[in-house]
This record gives sequence, structure tokens and C-alpha cells, in this order.
Amino acid sequence: MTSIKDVAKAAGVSTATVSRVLANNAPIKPETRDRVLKAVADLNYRPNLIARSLRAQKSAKIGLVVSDIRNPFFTAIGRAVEDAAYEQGYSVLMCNTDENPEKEELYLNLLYDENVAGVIFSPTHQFNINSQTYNQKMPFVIIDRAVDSSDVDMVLLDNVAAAYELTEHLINNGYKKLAGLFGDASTTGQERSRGFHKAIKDHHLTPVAAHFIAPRIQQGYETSMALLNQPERPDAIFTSNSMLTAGVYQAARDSKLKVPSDVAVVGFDETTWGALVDPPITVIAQPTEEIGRTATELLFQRIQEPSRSPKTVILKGSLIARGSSAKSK
Amino acid sequence: MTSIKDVAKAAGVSTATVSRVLANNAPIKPETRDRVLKAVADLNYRPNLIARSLRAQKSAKIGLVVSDIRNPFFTAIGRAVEDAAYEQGYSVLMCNTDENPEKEELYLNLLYDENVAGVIFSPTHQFNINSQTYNQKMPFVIIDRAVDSSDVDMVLLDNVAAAYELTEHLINNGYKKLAGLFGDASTTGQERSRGFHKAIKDHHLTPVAAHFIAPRIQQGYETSMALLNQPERPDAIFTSNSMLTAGVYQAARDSKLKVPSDVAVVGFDETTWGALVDPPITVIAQPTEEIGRTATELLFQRIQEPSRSPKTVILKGSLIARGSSAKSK
DNA sequence: ACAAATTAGGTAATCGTTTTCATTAATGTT
DNA sequence: AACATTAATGAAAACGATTACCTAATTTGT
Repeated sequence: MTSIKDVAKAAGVSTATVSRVLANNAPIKPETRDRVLKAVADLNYRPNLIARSLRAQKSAKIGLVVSDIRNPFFTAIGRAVEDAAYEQGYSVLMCNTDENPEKEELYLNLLYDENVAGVIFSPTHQFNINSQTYNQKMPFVIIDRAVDSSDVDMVLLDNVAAAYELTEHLINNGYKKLAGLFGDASTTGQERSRGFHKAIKDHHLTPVAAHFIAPRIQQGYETSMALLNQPERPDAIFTSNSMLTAGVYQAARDSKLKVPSDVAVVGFDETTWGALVDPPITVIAQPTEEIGRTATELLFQRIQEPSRSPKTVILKGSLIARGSSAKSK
Repeated sequence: MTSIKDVAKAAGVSTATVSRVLANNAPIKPETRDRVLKAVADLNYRPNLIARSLRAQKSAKIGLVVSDIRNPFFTAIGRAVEDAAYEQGYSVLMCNTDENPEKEELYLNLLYDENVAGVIFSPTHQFNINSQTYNQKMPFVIIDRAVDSSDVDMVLLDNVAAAYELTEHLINNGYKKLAGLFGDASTTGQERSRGFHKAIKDHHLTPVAAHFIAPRIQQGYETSMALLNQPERPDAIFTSNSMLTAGVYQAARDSKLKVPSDVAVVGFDETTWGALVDPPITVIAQPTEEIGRTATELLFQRIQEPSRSPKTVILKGSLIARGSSAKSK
């Protein structure tokens, strides 16, 4: 491949001059500049970004580490981050950890070595932000899941309030035997569980069941199958993410139960299909575009001013009431 | 950050020895090895992958460049690739081009400079594989979309046959006034259009309409709104990808038309929600797991043997007939 | 017991950039 | 005209690893 040396030779100058022309950061005689530019064009030369970032110890890339690329919430975030970063001339490298701490570490190390300017990151349970490994060089913005460290930027949803509102919506619509399915991979599930239980308690009810399970369609299906086919069937199921919601819908269908007359269903995250399924699903929609954008902006702020005091931005979800939780008879 | 020099100093050896210990590629006295290993542990040293790959001119990373991360087809591919690569000790960097040739070039250059071992890639229209820029150093495997170059590995669907089967299914179920919505961003849409038209012709019908539009929910919605609210309404709509299908479903709902009695709908790609919407959608399911896995394997083969003659693997889709195309009265 | 072969590990070049420092040429100041 | 600036460029160090090439010490073969 053609390197800066080839260009230098072709233009009859030193590599330093070529670099200066390209980086535009020093006075160069117009005539020399033209010669260099011509050589660059002739040889179809592009500077090697990896060498540049090895030397400069930084790059115009950011990392996005998510736990499940198939979860529409994260792909929506991905798009928002990508758009916001692109506007600033940054590229995004997306990595999928599959809730696997080993992969998480692998990718974090990788991105660190890539000299990414920063990382937007939804951590697994095990992640310890205080880890010395990633020091000032690679700032973080945590999204979706809280970590108990106040010295890091975070963009979160007010999960307790959102879950409370969603649960209260069920109760107000006449449902009394509520069951909850919560993801066990993150703090998000726990917080949503808190809102769920608080609402139930405030209305002097008792939950029928509450399970913490892997945030997968399959787990949602299996758990709700068991739930729906027991004698004391719940009259409403609350789910803490859209993978679980999909599992519950499959289970309801396979159990030949009608939503919402046999069992109401509510969940989190607006998806392509939320309004198109039968019946349309009541959800708390997260402002994914805003989350992604805010996270990216926070990251750029911190890149520019590493010592800025950390911020936690907490956004509100919005309830979209649909058929799956219509008033019970 | 601690570098190999720090380790060398701490262990009282040269950097070469440290490297040898870590890369395991030369005889080292056990005692020396222990000293080095101890220093590595004490200093919490990790080799810098970027420096390593600058020197070695290769790395254990592959790139995955897709055109729309929100399209479930691509996220499914992403998971499959990620899993297959992880088994081989490789990491995956995912990039989203948004069908934008400029971003495509940006990311391809980026990955090239990262010294990725190879790239799995669904190209935009404009992409010219013959481009000198990416030579032997970075092998490609093309997925989903054909490029007219026989000297590159590809994993494709038999689109014409799949579209033919899907169209014939509609015709066999009594639909006669067929309209087609095809993505205009790739060869895929064109091939599916060919299958669509061929089936119609073979059955001595004429298509009511055929539109090439951007593969977005919004475009699918707008185009089918127009289609459904004209006097000569089609009795079935064929879509070439799931984004368009979702748009059509929204349009049908907003136009207060019943699927399939007012208009049947069929499309491509099995999604989480395909079986849960009202009515469930008839689709051609693509073997995403197999596509991703095959592409990854092909890529590894080529990495190991760059001169191996290129292969094109063509996989079959499978028809999943559901309510959205049930026999018309 | 001596030459040959092997083992162990250091030195320095290398990957492709950027940037500090030094040098020369050109210009401005008094 | 002598001196101080400034502009334009080159030489070489640096980023952090790997590895070809050496050298010295040890082992092996006869």
C-alpha cells in the first residue's frame, strides 16, 4: 500500500512536509503544497488512520457497546448515536456483548486499544466502573442501566416512575391480579420491579407473581406459559422489556387466551410492531432518539473537557395506552 | 498507560523477551518467563492491540458493514456473524451505512486502516468491488446483494425463486390484482421484482402496480396509502422487505381495510412480530443464522487462503403461509 | 575434549504517521 | 548594513508492539 513515504518521494519533499500539507497545520509554500497534493492524487494516497491514532493517541471514533443487538431499543439507540456522531465527523463502532461479561471486557479492551475517543455503554451486572484499567484516556457514558458510581456520565430513564405509571394504568383499568416479568440482566429490571410493586402496594393489592428472568423471547414465553396455565391465572402481565413482551404474546396465543379479556399485557419500548399486533400493545415508550443523542453529546462534552463534573440525565418515558390493557369488563 | 517497556524494565529483560513470552513463540527459560509474567501481572499490563496490528499488518477483528441496523434481517445476521466469529477468537466491529455511499466509503476505509482481517458487507448500489483501494489485504464477503463481479465471495438468497413462490402463493389463493413494493437500494429488490413479474406473467395476469422505493417504513406507508385509496385498489400487495411490510400494515390499518379480505399482504423476512400481528403475515423466511455463519466461514477460509477461487453460495428461502394471504372468498 | 548444534536473550529495524527541533532562506527593523 | 524575525522545510524521535539478526552460553555428538 502507498504510504506517506511514497508520496514524499514522488513530490520530492520530506514526509514531514506531506504530513503538514495534509493536516493543514503549518505554513507551506503554495507551490510545494500543490506538488504534494498532486502526488497524493496521483498515488491515490489515504493516510493510515491506525498509524495516525497510534501516534496521536486519539481518533475520531467512538464505541457503542450494547448487550443485545436484536433488542429494538438498542438498535434505535444505535441509529441515534450514529447520526449524532456522524454530524461531528465521528464514526461509530458497534459491539454486541450478549450480556456476557467476558465479551464485555474483550470489546472494552479492543476499543481502548483502538484509541476510541470514548464509549457509550450499557453495562452488564458485573461491570465495575471504578476499574483502573480504563482511566482518563477513554471516557464513558453509561446508558439504560445505572451503575453505583457518581463519577460517570449517565443517561437513564426514570424507570421507577415509568413502571409505576404503567402498573397504575393496569389497576385503574380494573386489573387486580398482576404478575410481573423482569429482565435479570440489569438494574433496569430491578427498578421497574420497584415501581411495579410500589404501585401495587399503594393500591392495596398483592402481586400474583414476579419473576426475574433472562431478557429473551424464549424465557418470556416459557415463564408466561407456566404462569398462564396454572389455576390461579393472573389477569394482567407486566413485562420490563420488549423481548419479554413478545414472549408473553406468543404464550397467550399458544394458550388460546384472549388479550386483554383473559389476560392484559403491558410492556416497555415502542417497536415497529407494537401498534400492529393483535391487540396493539400498551407500552411505555422510551425516547430512544433523545437518549442516544444526549449520550453522544455528553460524551463529546467530556472528551473536550475531561474534568467537567459528571452529569446524570434522567428522561421520562411516555405511556401509550392501547388495546392490550383496555378496561376489563 | 503501561507499555511493554515498563514490563521489560520491571522484569529486568528486554522488550523482545517480553514479547516472546507473551506471544509464546520462542524458547524462554522458565525462570525468566516467570519473572516476566509476574511483572505483567503486577503492572496489570495488556498489549496494545493497535500497535500490534500496525506491526503485524493484521488483527483478530472482522468488520460487518450493513445498510440499516434497524432492519431485523441485518441484526439477525449480526448476531450470527458475531457468534461465529467469537468461536474463532475474532471480534466484530459493526458499522451502519444507512444506504449512504459516503458513509460506506468512510467505514470501509476505517476498517481497512484498522487492519481488520476481512469484511462482511452488504453494499449499496454505487459500490464498485473492483476498486483498487481494497486489494488483497482485506478480503470481502458480500451478503444479501449481488455485485456483478465473479471474483468475490458472496452469500445470497435465491431471490427470484423466492419471490416467484411467494407471488404464486398469492395467485393460487385467488388474488388477481397484485401490486409490488420493492426496495430501490439494492439488487435484492430488483431480483424479487423479477420473480414477482415472472410469476404473474406465467399465470397470464398483469400487475396492478410496481414501485421501487426506499426501504423504509415511512415510504412503504405512503406508497401503499396512495395505492389503497385509489379507485382500482389492488387485492394483494407484495413487499420485498420487512420495513415495507410494516408500512403497508400501518397503511391498511389507517385506511380501515381488512387484511386479507380487502387486501392481502406478503413480504420477506421472518421477524419477532410476523406471527403476532393481526393477521399474522405470510413471509419468505431467510435463513439468517445460516447466511451469517456461512459468510463468516467463507471469510475465514479466504483469510487463510487468499488465492482460493471465489465462491457464491445461494441459499433458499422458505415460505411461511399465514393469515395475511388466506384464500380469498 | 573439541566442533557443531541448540538455547536464551539482547539490539535494532520496522509498521505509518505526527511533531519537536534544527536549519536555511527570506523578510523586516533600525 | 547588521541584526532580529518569520517562513519553509528536513532530520529524527516518538507512539507500542514484533521479529530478523546477532551474540553468548550451554548442550550434544563423536
